[in-house]
Amino acid sequence: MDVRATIEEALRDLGIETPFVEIEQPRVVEHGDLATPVAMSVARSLRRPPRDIAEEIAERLSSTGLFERVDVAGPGFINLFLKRQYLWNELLRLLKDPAGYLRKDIGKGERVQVEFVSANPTGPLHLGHGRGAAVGAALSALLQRGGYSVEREFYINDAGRQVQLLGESLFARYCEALGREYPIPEEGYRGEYLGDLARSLVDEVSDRYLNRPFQEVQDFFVEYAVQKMLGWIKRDLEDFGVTFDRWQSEKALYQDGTVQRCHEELKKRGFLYEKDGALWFRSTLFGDDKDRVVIKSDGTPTYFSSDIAYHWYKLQRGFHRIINIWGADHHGYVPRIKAVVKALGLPEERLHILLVQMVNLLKGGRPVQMSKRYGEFVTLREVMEEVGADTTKFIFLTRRHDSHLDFDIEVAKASSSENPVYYVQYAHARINSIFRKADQRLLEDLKGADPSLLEQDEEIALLKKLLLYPLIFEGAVRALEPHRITFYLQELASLFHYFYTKHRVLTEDRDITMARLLLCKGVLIVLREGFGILGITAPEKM
RNA sequence: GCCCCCUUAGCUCAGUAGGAUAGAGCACAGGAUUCCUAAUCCUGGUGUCAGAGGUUCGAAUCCUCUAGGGGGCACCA
Repeated sequence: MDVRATIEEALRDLGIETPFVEIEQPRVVEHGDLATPVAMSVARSLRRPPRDIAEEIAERLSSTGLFERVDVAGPGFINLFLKRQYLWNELLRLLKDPAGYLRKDIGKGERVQVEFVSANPTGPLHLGHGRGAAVGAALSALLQRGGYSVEREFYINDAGRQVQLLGESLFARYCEALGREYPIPEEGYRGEYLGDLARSLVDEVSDRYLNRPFQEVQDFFVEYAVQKMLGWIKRDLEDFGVTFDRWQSEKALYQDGTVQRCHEELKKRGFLYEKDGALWFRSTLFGDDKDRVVIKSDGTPTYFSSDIAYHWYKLQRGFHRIINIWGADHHGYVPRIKAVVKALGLPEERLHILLVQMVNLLKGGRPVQMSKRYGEFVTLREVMEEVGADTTKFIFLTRRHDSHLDFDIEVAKASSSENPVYYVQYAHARINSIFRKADQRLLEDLKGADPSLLEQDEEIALLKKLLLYPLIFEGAVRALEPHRITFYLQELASLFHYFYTKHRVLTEDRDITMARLLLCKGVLIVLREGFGILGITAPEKM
């Protein structure tokens, strides 16, 4: 029986309407296992004293049989003390059907697309991309468990000026490798990785492209460079443990006419106009602070041009919601994309843009200067190899996505043995160790265990935390905040470690042993569920 | 100049949809293991929630202003 559902039912019976019943975990034990301020929030609209309402709700809740005690306290809090029998029953429910207990069909199969990373294929991924990758993957996993049908997509910016510059930069390096002078373009890419790539290109094609003007060979160089970069990006992400369902090419949106069709749609709606030889989108009608150019006066499209089409296309594909995870340096872009959605006659709630804040890379307290242009930056791969993928992800997922983040490589490495991620994983390893040592016949016979033997304070505390998972989970899904799972897992691990040092699981007493194995099994299941969301491994030994 | 984000313990960060006495990790000091993994546990304490007003029964949370930090302001991507 779900506590929230119980309260909602009680409210319905009393004819009280409220959009949301807040349930919190009180800090003080005297305030119960759970508490709700709902009486106070409805007091104003009901024009009644909150305590009166609270009393009424409390009385109704007392009769449900879930609670040992229901108190009304302070200005109108309702404090709930759960019956032990309820806790024990819940543990059995969890073990009987873990997925049913831990996941909830909030989305009802609604289709959601999460687009993330989408790094330009002009170089290796850096640490900021890693943060986007960790957050996007965790959010996707979270929503999936929340009953949404999720598709993960990477948008490839393989059209436009940046990849042109990339191609020409590679050409320059190629010439350099063969002794011909050709300058790297002013705003080109100077990273050493292109030098390496050029040398391997020489091995492949020798001097076939050497004595020709760049214009003639540019298609080859752009294509070659983009494919190689994309290959690196895919490999980096794969090694980081992040996968995508779909890779959407920008170039393809031009080639298959999507961009064209979208422009026609906007034109039909009257939101495009010509001025100074360029084609403009009237985004100011929808809250942007100026209109934006779609086709430049020289006839070439802006980046925005395909981006409009991309968002249109995404929504056309039948997603009820699309979520973009962007670096915070793109925040200025938000109003114009929202304008696009509105202009196309779609409700803006269908587009969520999550801004992931910048990552400050430090080394022993000192900032590491990064410049993409000169190719001086620390790559995700370097960090992954030095610090480890699990640790890196965990650090990213113990912060809100919109908080600035200091990532100190030295700290992440140095503290690796007492790193929070190991703390949580260690709980998992310990339980596995117990299971290895345990009499296998007991493990197979856990259905016969009696959870009501779990009466020690540490057992009850652990049990309560365990059963809190669905509440945390729902909150995380609603708020699109996977980091809540991370914090919860640390708290759960902490209570487990405390329990572990206080009590032996494997004892002489067969019944106690089985009850405790049952509890451990529950913790194991919840830890794994959480690890699955965060995308970290669940080691059986450490 | 305009816009967005951030400011909570020495450091890094949480603080759940406005709720009760603001939390964790790290760092520092001391202690715990005959027995399932000591990557563990226990005990120590600190806050002008950047500042000032306002809304509210109630504000770290909402509004306004100020200060500091970061980011963005193109017919660039």
